[in-house]
Amino acid sequence: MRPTTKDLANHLGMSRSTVDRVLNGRTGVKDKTVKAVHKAIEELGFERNLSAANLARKRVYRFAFILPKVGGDFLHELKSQVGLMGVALRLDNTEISIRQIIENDQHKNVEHLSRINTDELDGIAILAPEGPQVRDALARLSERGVHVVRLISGQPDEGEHSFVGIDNLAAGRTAARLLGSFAQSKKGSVLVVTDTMLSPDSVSRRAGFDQTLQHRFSSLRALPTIETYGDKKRTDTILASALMNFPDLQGVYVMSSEAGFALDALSKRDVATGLSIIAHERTQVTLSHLRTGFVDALIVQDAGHVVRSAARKLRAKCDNREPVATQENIRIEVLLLENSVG
Amino acid sequence: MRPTTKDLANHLGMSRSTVDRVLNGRTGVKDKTVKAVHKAIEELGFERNLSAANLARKRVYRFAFILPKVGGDFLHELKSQVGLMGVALRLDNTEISIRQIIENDQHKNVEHLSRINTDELDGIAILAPEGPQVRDALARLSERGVHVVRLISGQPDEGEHSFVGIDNLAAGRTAARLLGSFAQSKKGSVLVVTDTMLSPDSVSRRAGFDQTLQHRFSSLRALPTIETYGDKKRTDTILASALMNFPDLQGVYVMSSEAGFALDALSKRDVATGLSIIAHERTQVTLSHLRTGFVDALIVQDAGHVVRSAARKLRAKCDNREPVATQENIRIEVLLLENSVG
DNA sequence: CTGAAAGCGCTAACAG
DNA sequence: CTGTTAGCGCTTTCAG
Repeated sequence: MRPTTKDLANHLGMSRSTVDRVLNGRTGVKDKTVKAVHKAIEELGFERNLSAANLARKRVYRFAFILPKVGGDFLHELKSQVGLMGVALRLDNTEISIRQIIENDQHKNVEHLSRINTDELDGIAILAPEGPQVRDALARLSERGVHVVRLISGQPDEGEHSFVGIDNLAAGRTAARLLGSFAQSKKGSVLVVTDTMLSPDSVSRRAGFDQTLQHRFSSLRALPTIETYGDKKRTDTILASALMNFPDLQGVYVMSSEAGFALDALSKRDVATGLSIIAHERTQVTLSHLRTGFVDALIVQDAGHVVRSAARKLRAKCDNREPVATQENIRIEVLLLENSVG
Repeated sequence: MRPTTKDLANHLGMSRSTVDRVLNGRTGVKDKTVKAVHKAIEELGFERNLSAANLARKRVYRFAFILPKVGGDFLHELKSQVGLMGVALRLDNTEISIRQIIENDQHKNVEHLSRINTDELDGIAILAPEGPQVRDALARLSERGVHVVRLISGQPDEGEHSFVGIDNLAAGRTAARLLGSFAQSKKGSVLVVTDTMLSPDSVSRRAGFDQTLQHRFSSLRALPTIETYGDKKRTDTILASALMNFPDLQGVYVMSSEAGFALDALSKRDVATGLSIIAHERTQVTLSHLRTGFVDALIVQDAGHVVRSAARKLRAKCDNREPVATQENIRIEVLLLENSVG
C-alpha cells in the first residue's frame, strides 16, 4: 500500500491539513515543519494521488484550441480531432473548446488573447502565424498563469514544452529525398509551390528542400517558389503557366499544409502525369491523389497526435509535471500508397 | 455540474447504494428499480466518475508484459519502453510487470499462461510466436477474465482490440516501394533476409514485398529468402557467399525485427556499399547504419507507441470501454536519414 | 430487495 | 502557525 497523507501526518504527529499545506506549497507553515514533512515524504516514499486531490477540489481543466477561422482540409481535420478528443476527455474532467480567429487581423487577436484570464481558461493551444505582437501577447498570458502551447507553426525548440509540431527544415529535407528518389535520377527542374513565403514554416521547408536536393540530387534544379496566396483561381493559372514554361519539369513539391487547390490544379493537366509529386498532410484530397498514384508521397504530421499531444502538454503544465518526452515527439511521417491504409 | 449518483438517488427517491448496485450490474435489485435507474441515467445525462469509483474501490490495474527471454536490440527497446511506462503509470494506479518466456518452449509457456489468474493479474500483453497451443491458452485466459492483447506478432484483424502492431503485408509492400525507388530503376536481383520463415510475420512481409516489387519494379528480381536463424556466425557466412554469388545484386531487404547481425555482416563487405538497403525497426544498430548512409530506409513500428497502446487497450478492456481507435492504430513509419532526428 | 453509515485520499473552510 | 470538521463521487459493509 502506498503511503497517504494520513500516514505522513501520523508519522510526524501532526494533522493532515498541515501536510496538505506543505504539499501544496501554501504559505504560513513553520519552516521547520516544512522541512520535517519533506523529509518524511522522502522517507516514506510518499506519492500524491492526483485524482483524489482533483476529486476533492472538483478540479476541472479548461483548455481552448484557438484556430484560424478560414482554412482548408487540414484545418478541418484538426478541428475534427479536437472535437473527438473533447468528448473523450470529458470523462477526464477536462473541457475543450474551440475558438476561431481571423488570421490576418493581428490587432483583434492580440486583444482577444489579452482578455483571456485564469478564471476562464487553464490553457490554450494556438495555431497562429508568427508575429511579434502575438508572441508578446502569449508571453503575457503565460505570466498571468494561462498555459500556452503553439501548434504546427513555430520552432520545436521554443520554450521547453511549448511547441507541438514537426521540424520543418527536416520535413523539407525529407521531401527532397523522396522527390529525388522517385525522379529516378532524371535531369530537370522541380516546381516548389506554397501559399505564401511569408510563413516561416514555408521558408524552413524550402531551405531544407534545397539543402538536400543540392546535396544528393544535383541533376535536379529547384525553381523559385511559386506562391498561390491560397487562391483557387490564381493557383490554377499560375500552375498552368508553370507547366508550360518548364518543359523539363521532373517534379513538384507542394509545401503548404493545405495542398488541395494545387494538387487539383495540377492533376487537371495531362502534362503533370509523369511528374514526381510530394505534398504535405493527410487529408481527403491528398489521400485521394495518393491513392490514384498522382501524388507519390505525403509528408504528414498526424493531426490526432498533434491535438492529443497539445492537450497532454497543457495538462502536464497544469499539474506541474513533465510529459513523457518520447510520446510528445511529433514524427515526420512518410505516407506512400503502400503504407497509407488503416 | 455533472449529475452524480446522489442526484440520481434524490431524483428517484432511493438510496445511493441501490443506484450503485444498478450501475455496477449487481444482482438482487427489483427489475422495476433497475429500469427506473436506467431511465433516470438517460434523463439526467449521468456519467459515472471513474476515478472516484476507483478511489473508493482502491482499484489497482495489474498488467504483465510477457516477452521473450532472448532477443536483440528491438526487444531491448521494447523492454525499456515497458519500464518507462511502468513508472509513469504508477501515478495512474497501474502496476506493470515484465515476465520472460523462452520462446521455443511452447509447453512451458502454455503451462505458465494457464496458471495466471484474475486475482494475480488483470491483463497481459504478450509477444509470442504463433501456435495453436499458445492461442488456445490465451483464449482460455480471456475466458477466465484476464484480458489479453498480442504484441507485434499477429494479425491486425484478430479480435476487436486484441492486437497491437503493424500490418506486415503492407510493411513488406512499403519496403519494396522504397527499395525499388532507391535502386533508381537499375536491373538486377534483390536479397531478402530474415531470421526464419517459420514466423508468419516474415511470410507476410515477404508476400507484400514480392507483390509490389513485381508490380512496380519489374527490373528487379527478389531472390529466395535467406534464413539466418538468428545466429551471428551463420549470418556472416551466408551473407558473404550471397554477395559473391549474385554480382547483379542491387539491394537487400532485411525483414526481421532484429536486423543487427545482418546489417553488421553486410556492412563489413565492400561489395555491399552501393546497394540499396532496407531494414526494420529503430534500434541503436539500425539507426547508426541509417546515419552512415549504409541503410537507406527503416520501416518502423514505434516501440513506445506499441507499449503505450497495449496498456491503453488493456485498461480500456478492464473498464469496459472502447479505446480511441485512431490513437491505437500503429503506423508503418518510414525513417530516412532526413526525418530520423529527434 | 433496500438503506444507513463509514471510508477511499485529499482539500477547504473555520476555529483557535 | 496548526487542528477540526465536513465533504468531493463512489463503494462497501452491515442491518433490516
